[in-house]
Amino acid sequence: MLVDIDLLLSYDGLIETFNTSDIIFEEGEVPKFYYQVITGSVKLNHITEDNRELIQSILKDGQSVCELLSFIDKTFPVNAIAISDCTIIKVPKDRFLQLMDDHRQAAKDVQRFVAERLYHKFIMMQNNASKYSHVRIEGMLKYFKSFTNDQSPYSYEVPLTRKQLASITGLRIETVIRSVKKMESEKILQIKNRKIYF
DNA sequence: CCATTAACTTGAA
DNA sequence: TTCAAGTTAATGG
Repeated sequence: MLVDIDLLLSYDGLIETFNTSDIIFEEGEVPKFYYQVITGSVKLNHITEDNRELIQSILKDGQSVCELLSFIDKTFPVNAIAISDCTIIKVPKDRFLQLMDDHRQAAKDVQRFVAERLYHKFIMMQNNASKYSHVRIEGMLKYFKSFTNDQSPYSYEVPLTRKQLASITGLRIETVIRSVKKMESEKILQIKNRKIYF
């Protein structure tokens, strides 16, 4: 957990549950809370002019969702949508800021998490600027795998559908399918029952 | 269980 | 990359 749940609760935290595909907040809304995932996963997305989905990131157990907006007064730049059943705790912005003032360690943890996300944003940007689809895909797989302990080859079952992978890398779904197959033949990853192991 | 939808796959421009 | 079409998996009754 990024910030301890009991601590969040003691600052007026509210626990809410969502079902798959429920909207947690929408692009353009004014943020009023700090959000942290307790269980489940959440995607942050944006729909482009030509009606395609761009997934900005996926957050799971213990991570905060768009926490940066607790620190500035801007509207949400993305939608947050549950991609599994999940429980989320939210804390009013002003109470959260008070918590940050009162608890040095929690503030450090959040600061670190923000920094980490920003760092990965740089890397993902650079990957996704590549004209080679396999570079984009492998970059994304590395990013997701980096959060797990077991770093041995093929040990990571990729929790993304081909469609989601396409929406994150900005590639077409057919391109993802063909590229992933090529990567399998090059032993970069394995496929079992349609699932990708990296 | 069946019907419907979403995801995946392939072949062909 | 797009389109069309077919297969398979997941979801909702």
